[in-house]
Amino acid sequence: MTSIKDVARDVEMSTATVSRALRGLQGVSDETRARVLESSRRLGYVPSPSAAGLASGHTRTVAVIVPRVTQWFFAAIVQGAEEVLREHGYDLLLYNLAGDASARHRVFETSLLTKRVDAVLVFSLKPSPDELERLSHLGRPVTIVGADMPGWATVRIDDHEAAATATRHLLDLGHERIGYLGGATEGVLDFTAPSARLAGYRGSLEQAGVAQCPELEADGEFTVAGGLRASRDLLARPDRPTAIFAASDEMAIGTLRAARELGLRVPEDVSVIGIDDHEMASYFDLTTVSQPVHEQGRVAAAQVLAALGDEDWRPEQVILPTELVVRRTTSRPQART
Amino acid sequence: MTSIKDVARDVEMSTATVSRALRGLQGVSDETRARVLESSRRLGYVPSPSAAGLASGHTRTVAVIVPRVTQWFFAAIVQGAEEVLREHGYDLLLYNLAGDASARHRVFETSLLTKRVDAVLVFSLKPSPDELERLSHLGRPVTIVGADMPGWATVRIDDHEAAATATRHLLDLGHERIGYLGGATEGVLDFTAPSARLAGYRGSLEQAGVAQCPELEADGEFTVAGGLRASRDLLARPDRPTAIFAASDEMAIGTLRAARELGLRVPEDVSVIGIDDHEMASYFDLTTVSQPVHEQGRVAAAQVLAALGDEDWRPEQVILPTELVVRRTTSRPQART
DNA sequence: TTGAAAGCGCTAACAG
DNA sequence: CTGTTAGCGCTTTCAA
Repeated sequence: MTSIKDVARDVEMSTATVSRALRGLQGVSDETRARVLESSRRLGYVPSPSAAGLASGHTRTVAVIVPRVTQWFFAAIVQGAEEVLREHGYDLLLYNLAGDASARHRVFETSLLTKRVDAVLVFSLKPSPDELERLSHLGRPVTIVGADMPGWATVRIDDHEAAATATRHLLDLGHERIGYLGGATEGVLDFTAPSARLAGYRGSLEQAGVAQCPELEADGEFTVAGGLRASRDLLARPDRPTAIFAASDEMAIGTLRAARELGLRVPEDVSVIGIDDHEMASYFDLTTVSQPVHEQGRVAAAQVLAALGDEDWRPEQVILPTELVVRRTTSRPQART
Repeated sequence: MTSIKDVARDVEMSTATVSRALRGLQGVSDETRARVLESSRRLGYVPSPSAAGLASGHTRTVAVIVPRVTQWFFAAIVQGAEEVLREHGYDLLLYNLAGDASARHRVFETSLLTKRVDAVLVFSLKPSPDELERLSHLGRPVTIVGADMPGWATVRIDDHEAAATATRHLLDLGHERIGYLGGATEGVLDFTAPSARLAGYRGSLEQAGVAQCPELEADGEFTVAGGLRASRDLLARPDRPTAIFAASDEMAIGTLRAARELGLRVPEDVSVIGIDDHEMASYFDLTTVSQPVHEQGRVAAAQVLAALGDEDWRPEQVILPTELVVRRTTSRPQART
């Protein structure tokens, strides 16, 4: 394995100069730099990240902690982040919790990240006070995506407003019995979105003077299967809702499925709206409130990179816009036959 | 930042002993180990991976190269691999090519991986001869998932057989005009599956004595959008096929959509079958040939870990089983009205 | 613009 | 069972 010494010997210079030349530092003559570059290419020299990291204190690696890569939403954020990181020569260390509490514990509590990464990106997880404590002890830039955490650098949408938009869309169409599919507001994979969306839903009903029915709020676990399960119950009720607002497109897709199983037509018998604009949403003709998923990953990555390059960088809270996308799963309620 | 020296000083032992105790090596008295453990916990000591890597030559990190994490199929493989790696204390470095040729070039050609990882997992990409050359120069275990690469450690399904199973299912139902949706058999995101599946399709037709129609073979790019596009053409033909076999579920989902747009009923007017058993497949009632996606990731990770622990480990070719899953998008062809 | 020297924090022989 | 001694391959002062 060829090392920096081999290159130094080859160009008859010190390793210090070779190092400087290779990293593009100034104070190296053009001629020397050219010779170093040529030599290291010829010798097939590749610097050792371990050695560089040990000596410099930077690993040029960023940790990305994500609830579950198999969900399109999270994967899309990761992809956005990966692009930006790669463009800047940073590597991405993926920690996929996959609903495993012990995995979560290991990543956060055992300080797995210490001395290992230059920055941390936390996606769609609401760190516990304890975990936040650990994160801040890292002394490294941290950006949290999808959660509202005052004092921390965050990137998210206005979840309350997104939910309100969806609910208002249904209200405007004339619906009054509107079911809600959300998820646990506490737990291993918690983030602040579920509670904010629930509040947005309730708030809109209230503002419209529509009675709130606790029995129309169900837990869809933010998955297709969960949405299917919860919708079956909701739609099998004698006083079933004329519309369902699912706080995520995956749950909405579950709802579409439940409706079909029960022989209900969408949107004639029941309107369905989601949030996200999932990649599959258009194939289901799903009306939804879109959010810039990929972009959130990009912005988050850009944020920690900026922090890395700027001593007195202050945490920023970035809120990205959402937009109502009307497709064909929502319409005016039909008179019940 | 507390280092191993601090712990050594605290327990009044050498750093070597502390290192041994912490790594669980034998030849350390129980009492010493206990004291070291207690001390490092109390002092909040966390070893530096850079230093350990530099000294030992192992980074306890594995690179995972994937075409596109946002596709469920790839994300599921990654998740499988991540689980196994994490269980063994390895970190996962994610390289998401996302159709970007320059990204691919950088990862493979510029020896990004050298000195950075202990092993490499390549998912659903067929490395070029040049890339294989680089990979073997790494001198590290490499496992390739989803491609048939003699001489290399691989994990995959029998793509030819999976395609044949799907085609035979349609033939058995009585279909004779069977469209095929595949993808480029060369290109940035190539792997060997597309050609093997196409061959499986053609072979089955031939064996059944059914005429092959080149005009019924289309490129669906292995995506929903591509499948939709290609199916629109196929299904708009006056002599449209009575069934379509899509070489991936995502393309099959695109086909379902195209059928709906054209006012064709599935399966009455056109039968549709895919391959994968995508997480969404059951919600579309899609008949498919399932493959153990998650498991392929697990096996691949287990394979490189085994290689890492065994000097004279030989590359193995693992082939995982597939199974026909009949749902409701396939049936006997109807007499054309 | 370049070099010498001193680590970074750990592991790996080799002794004892 | 434990310690000593060398590094691993870079980066970073400090000089020149």
